[in-house]
Amino acid sequence: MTRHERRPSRPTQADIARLAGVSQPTVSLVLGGNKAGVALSDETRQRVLDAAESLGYVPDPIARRLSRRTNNLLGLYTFTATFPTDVQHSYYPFLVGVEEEAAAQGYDLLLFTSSGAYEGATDVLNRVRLADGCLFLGRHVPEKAMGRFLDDGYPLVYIGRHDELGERLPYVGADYVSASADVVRRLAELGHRHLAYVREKDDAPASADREAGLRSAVADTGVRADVVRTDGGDVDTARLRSWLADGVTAIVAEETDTDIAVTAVESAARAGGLRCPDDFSLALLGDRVGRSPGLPALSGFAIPRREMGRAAVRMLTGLIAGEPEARIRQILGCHPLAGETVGAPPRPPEH
Amino acid sequence: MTRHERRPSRPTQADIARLAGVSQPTVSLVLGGNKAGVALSDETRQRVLDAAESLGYVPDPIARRLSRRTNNLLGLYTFTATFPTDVQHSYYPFLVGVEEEAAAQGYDLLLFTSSGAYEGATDVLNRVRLADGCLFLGRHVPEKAMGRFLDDGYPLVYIGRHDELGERLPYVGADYVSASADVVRRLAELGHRHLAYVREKDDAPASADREAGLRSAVADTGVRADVVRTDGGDVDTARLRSWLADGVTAIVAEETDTDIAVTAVESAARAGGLRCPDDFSLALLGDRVGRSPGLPALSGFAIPRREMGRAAVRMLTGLIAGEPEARIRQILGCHPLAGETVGAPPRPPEH
DNA sequence: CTGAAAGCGCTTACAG
DNA sequence: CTGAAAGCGCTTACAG
Repeated sequence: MTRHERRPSRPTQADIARLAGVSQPTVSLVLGGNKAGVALSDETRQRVLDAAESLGYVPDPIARRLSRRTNNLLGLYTFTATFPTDVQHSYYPFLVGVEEEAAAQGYDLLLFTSSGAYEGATDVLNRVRLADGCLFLGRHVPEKAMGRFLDDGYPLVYIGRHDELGERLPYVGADYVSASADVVRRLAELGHRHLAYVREKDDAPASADREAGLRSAVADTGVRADVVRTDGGDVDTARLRSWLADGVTAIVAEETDTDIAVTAVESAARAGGLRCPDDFSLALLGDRVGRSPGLPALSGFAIPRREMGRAAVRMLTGLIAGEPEARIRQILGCHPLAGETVGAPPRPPEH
Repeated sequence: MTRHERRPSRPTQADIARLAGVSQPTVSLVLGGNKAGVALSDETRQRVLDAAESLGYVPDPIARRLSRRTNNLLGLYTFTATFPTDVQHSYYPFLVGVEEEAAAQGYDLLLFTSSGAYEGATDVLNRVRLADGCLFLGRHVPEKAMGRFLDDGYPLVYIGRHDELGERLPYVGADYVSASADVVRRLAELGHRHLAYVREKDDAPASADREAGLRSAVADTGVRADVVRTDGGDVDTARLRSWLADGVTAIVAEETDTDIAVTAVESAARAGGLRCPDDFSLALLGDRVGRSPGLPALSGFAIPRREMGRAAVRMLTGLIAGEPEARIRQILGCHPLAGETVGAPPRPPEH
């Protein structure tokens, strides 16, 4: 006897029970494979199975999940659109890894985005609780909401190193520190003595790690590096030329999901008719996903995004399973990309 | 008093009720916005809201779904991986549109894949019932499962035209028929009189529509078109040369998500040192998402994937809302792509 | 060996 | 104006 008007509805365990002449819990037992090992006559079992078959029974995942308190859903939260319109977006390789590993572990993926949502809305973030656990992808950490998740014991993993919550936040990061230092060392070996480092204005662990690596290599090699923070608009051809006039022979750019820094340098160079590595060397602290047609391959390093995605899923499912929280933070190595934009320093102009 | 061992768990309406000194259903009423317009004292309302706030209450989407029979989740089912490793995959633009419109309508996206799952497993498909409705993306229709969904009144929409279930399957397709006819007409206008049409071996509505368009234009213009079915392996340089020797001046290739046909032709041409449009014209019945670096832009037509994604979401949410099932099938127009691979026919070789 | 009960966390008539 | 009840469709102890 239902109370709502309902669409032609699927058979339930109750229907099967009625048809087989047993109780509904018995149906659940039989169809659940009887994991508890309860004694069941073969005859009853068969009657139930036949009834289920004849009715075309399909278990309702919602009800099952309510009683079992787990739903085999992994959330993926991106603070910008998961599928941005610039097709070559750097999230994609993470998604490849996340999907692969989630499928391998029998989880489905639930996509959440705060894009378009009002700022700081914790309700938006709370939607993720629908999933058994959630992956987060973004340059920053909304500390209040994440703190609450952690307090509640809600399983979550960040993709990207984050120390905003001290040691509490589980993450899978990449070794930007060593990889960035290597880039500078390669430039030093080629003979560059004076670099400009162009980075985004805002701070994030991903920025701090790159700059730390750069600084350590600068200290090791004795090259000079001027750090320039930009929001994109303030790097133009004139500025680029003034750096070169000051003796800068190589420009190192931070890589971020928006790639503001490197894009600004490239535009300024193109506008000024400057070419890499003839006029100056250009290195990226990272890589560009899906090279833009017409642009040369940037020298830099490859971030193991796919493997990071996989590792993050493994960490998350481990947390969900309540495994001993050993490897709660993980850093994967990057590998160098030779590219086409780095070479020996240009000969200084004659005076 | 719970019976299972539980992680530190979130507050429920029962907890709020206890704290506010009201019944649990009253809490539900207050938090649900009291749509029924039940009388409620402001004081009670406020006590409940305060208690919810102080406990950090978040409704359980699963429980809500069980009683409300809806959960603001839209499924997206892909029969291959949603994020294939070849970065430039044609699903991406669909996903952009789907995400945009889903976000605009307040739905989250639930990703399902049958990739890796055993063939024909209906259980795999049944997972989608967790969502309020589901989008399907794929060349083929598993008729039995889809028929059952339709019988049950489960809301679903295919992206791509499909008539495997007669008129029953809701879809958003693209007008491959007209667009394909236009491609042939443009070739005819350039002077081509003999084409080879290279298509996949297996049949699907997307194939049938392209071929229908091709044939209608062939009939109109009086050009000749030889239809060749390929699985990729059987189109090589020798075969390509023999077509040209027979007087074929333009090759038209079917576009599919795997792009077997066009890839085979391109490889054969490259291997034989043949160039387009100098040695022959090459047109695609569709477009290539994210042009492969180094390959020329193919002549063909653009499929409005993003808009198809958006339209499919709108159709699906309409179905979920039980709107009069008027626009249950929708075909969007494509627009021509000039590209670089089509030109006038080469001069016939001297004999 | 099998049935009846309680519970998962909500919503929605229905009494008072 | 508010509370108690029933129900969504399952699972899992617990009695017999």
